[in-house]
Amino acid sequence: MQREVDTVEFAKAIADETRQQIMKHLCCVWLTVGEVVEKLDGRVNQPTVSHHLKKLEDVGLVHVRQEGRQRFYTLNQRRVTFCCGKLIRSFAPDYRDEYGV
Amino acid sequence: MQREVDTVEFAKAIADETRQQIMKHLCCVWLTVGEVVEKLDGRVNQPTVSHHLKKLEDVGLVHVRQEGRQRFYTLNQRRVTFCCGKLIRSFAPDYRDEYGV
DNA sequence: TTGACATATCGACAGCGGTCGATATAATAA
DNA sequence: TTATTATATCGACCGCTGTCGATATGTCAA
Repeated sequence: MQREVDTVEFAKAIADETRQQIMKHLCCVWLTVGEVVEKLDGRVNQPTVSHHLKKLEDVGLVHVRQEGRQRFYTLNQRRVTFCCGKLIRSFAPDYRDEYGV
Repeated sequence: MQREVDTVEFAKAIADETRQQIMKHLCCVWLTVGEVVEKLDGRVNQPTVSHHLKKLEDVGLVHVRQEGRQRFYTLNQRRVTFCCGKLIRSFAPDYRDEYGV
């Protein structure tokens, strides 16, 4: 069962270039915080990445798994579709059937 | 043909409570700026509403039509679905077929 | 042309949020 | 225990943006 979605919170969560890059890197793969930092290639440092991951986690956009002293993150694709579905239901009702949301 | 979509810009555009309220009011109906102000019931004033409408217009989320000295706005539902489609393609590829985006 | 009305633009202010360096916390290894 | 590694948290800074009042622009009527 999905937690209730606030479309404003969802939009705020993804309304940042760095966070969307992180989401791309976490799509279909589990990465540690350190690996995400590497992927971003020096654009931001570790505390900043942790900060962004927390924001994504707060709105349920990532899954987290602890293993030893590392934390693995991956994108919650289901939640993305769920939130996008709510956006379409809210702001594109004429297209609702077309997308089955 | 749709203008190219930057998912970050789209997210920023809808990442505001007031703007989402405006979008709701403009869904399936044409309203003047003054009517939008009324719908928001004193929460914000006319210049602020104009400011938000411009932001929405800049990313193609509203259609505008001038008539006399009034400007009518309505939500561009097609663009909403288009942007949400791109979000799903980018961040939920495993669900892409399911939603036909 | 003048006046009234509808909307857009401007300048200023304040709060939010992205970023950083420094440090705390937590887990493992020696 | 102590040291090391991985991540989270803290405090500060700064740019961005939502909001406002004032004013400009533009359109119509008289």
